[in-house]
Amino acid sequence: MARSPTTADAFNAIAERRRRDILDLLARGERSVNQIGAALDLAQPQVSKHLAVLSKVKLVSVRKAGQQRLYRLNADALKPVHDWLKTFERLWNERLDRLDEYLKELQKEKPNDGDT
Amino acid sequence: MARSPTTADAFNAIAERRRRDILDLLARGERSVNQIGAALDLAQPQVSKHLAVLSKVKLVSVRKAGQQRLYRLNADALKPVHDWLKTFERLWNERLDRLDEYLKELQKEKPNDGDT
DNA sequence: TCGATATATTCCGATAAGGGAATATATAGT
DNA sequence: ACTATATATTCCCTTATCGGAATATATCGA
Repeated sequence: MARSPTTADAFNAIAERRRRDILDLLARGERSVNQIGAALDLAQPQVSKHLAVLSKVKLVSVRKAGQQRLYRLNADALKPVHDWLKTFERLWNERLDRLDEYLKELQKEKPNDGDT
Repeated sequence: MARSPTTADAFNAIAERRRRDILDLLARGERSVNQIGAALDLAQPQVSKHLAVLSKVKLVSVRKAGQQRLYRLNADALKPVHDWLKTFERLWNERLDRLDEYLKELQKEKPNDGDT
């Protein structure tokens, strides 16, 4: 077996920096292929190819407007990735939580000491 | 150029399903290589190789314990991925927000109508 | 229908992944 | 030093990437 195709799922699709850049850009509204290329300094064929990958995993949708194709972000397709990461949130919050509790302990020892 | 190496960053490293499985497992505590293999039904060399990738991007750390190597999750290395996804959160909350406002509108029109 | 613009597809070359099998290294116990 | 166990590394194979260049397709306007 080889590496999973980039079109296998959102995890593989967003591994590529350029594709994340495209998604970042589309988060601000729909764009044509050439607009994307101009904004990100990418050649047109590469943009089309990246968009094809993003399309296959439903991260973007297309709309015809004359000779242009306007691509739009479909953020829902990122949710599985976000959901997976959420299970780790507590791990990097624990430190902050401990700091929080520590501060609360200080509060108990020295109540109403706000401005001194 | 070819596809970015899996060791380039966390984004590329977590694209592989097995490696996400390993991280899920390590979220519950440190494990030896063979424990991981047993839990996930993976051959030992593949486990070592996946762990090597995860090590290079700092997603795990190792600790010697006799002949064993105990691997531990380093969740901090997932933060960049999580931070990137956070910028999209509002996009999939907007629908819910609109639903929320719609429900509040209903509340105004028909106050205290809870059980009918 | 023809020319121009916008986008998609194809072919190429270089790179590397991931599994399997075999082998190398490390550490413990005797 | 020798054996057994745990882990790492290497080799081979198939597959797929990504960029670049060239080409194909689509749509508009005259």
